[in-house]
Amino acid sequence: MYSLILQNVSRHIKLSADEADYFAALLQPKKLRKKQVVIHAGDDARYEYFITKGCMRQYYLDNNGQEHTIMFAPEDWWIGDMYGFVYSQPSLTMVDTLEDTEALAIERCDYEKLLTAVPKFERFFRVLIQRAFVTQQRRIIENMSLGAGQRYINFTQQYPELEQRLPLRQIAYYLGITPESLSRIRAGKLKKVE
Amino acid sequence: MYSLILQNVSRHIKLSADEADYFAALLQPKKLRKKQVVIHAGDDARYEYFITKGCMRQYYLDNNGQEHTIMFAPEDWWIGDMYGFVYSQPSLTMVDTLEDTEALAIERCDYEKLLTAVPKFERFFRVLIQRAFVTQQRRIIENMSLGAGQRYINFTQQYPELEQRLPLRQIAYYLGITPESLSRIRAGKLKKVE
DNA sequence: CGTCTATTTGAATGTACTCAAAAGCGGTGG
DNA sequence: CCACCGCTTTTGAGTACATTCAAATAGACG
Repeated sequence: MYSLILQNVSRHIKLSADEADYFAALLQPKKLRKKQVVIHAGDDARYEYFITKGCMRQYYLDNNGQEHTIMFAPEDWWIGDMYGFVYSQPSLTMVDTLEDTEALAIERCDYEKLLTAVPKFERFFRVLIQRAFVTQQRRIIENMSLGAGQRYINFTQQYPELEQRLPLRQIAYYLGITPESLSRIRAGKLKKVE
Repeated sequence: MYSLILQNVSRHIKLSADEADYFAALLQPKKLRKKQVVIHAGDDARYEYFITKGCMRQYYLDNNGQEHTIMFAPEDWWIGDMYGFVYSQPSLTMVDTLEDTEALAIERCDYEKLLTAVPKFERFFRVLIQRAFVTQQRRIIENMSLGAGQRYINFTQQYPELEQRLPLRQIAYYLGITPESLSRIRAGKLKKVE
């Protein structure tokens, strides 16, 4: 149950057995069905989720009812509404499951306790967020400098497993295009412009 | 010289006089002329910069020679190529000045020393990057869900000072549109679509 | 002033979107 | 095992937002 996350943590910081136990005790195992919404826009997003099985996504629902996927989280990733979690504000985005999923949830107050009790976790989360920041930045660059076709190709190369695993419509929402456009791109009916 | 950054740090963590001195000693003051490039794509981006006066920007130069601005950094902000800095890889982006600028630079090895010597800084940078992450995420959402006109309006509301201070072409590069399009938007000749 | 750069304007073009409908796929129940 | 239902993907036609390229105008700086 906890082996995946402890292994993940140990890649960055070394924990004593006591510290590992303390950490694990703060994690709440959750079993979720496919399509289950765990954070609704407007909710207090008190939890961040570490996925041990399945896949979740964070998305924004715009005024036209369209979904825009911010990130996918398969096994070994964290997900949540960072804005709401960090600022204790109502969430702006939604988080749901794309498959039956098992996750370990940490509550905001426990996260804060953890950082105080075991300051090594400051480093762990700093490194984690730094990496996520860099990944996001590259996405912004790609969105601005590449056409939809090239973005799709890059996606398939960067996340070949997700390409197989997820419905195409979800990938379209991530790429910032409509499912119709992605379909045409795949059929080679839209030029794959550099 | 150091008062701005120490004040900034003190909003998140409390430093002893010794710690503050140690920190300040690792910062290298830089005086930069307008349009000076401090990080070139391909460089080892060994420094992160804290701006005390003036304004810098990070941008990506694509294969067509077009500039895409990733972020602006006026006074009291950090900037650099986080990817290159964190991973010790050649930078993918460029950083230059938009005005005559004064900055405090920290070198990668000193950053690492600092985190080891004064672990409180792990917390400081975690919080900093968390906030930057959230800001970036909101930008991704806006880019996907709003038209160029509305993104421009939001920019003027969120950064009224930058709107005044920067050339319009720079704002266009940040919004992900051409200067021509921004000009038309401002003239009301492109619909400001929701 | 004169030069260089930034901004504006115009005309034609293109990428991706919208709306609508058809086809494909998967699961469920008869 | 096949038929039907619901959901995803594909296809088509027309449209819209923003781009490109070119030229004119305006602003800033020496």
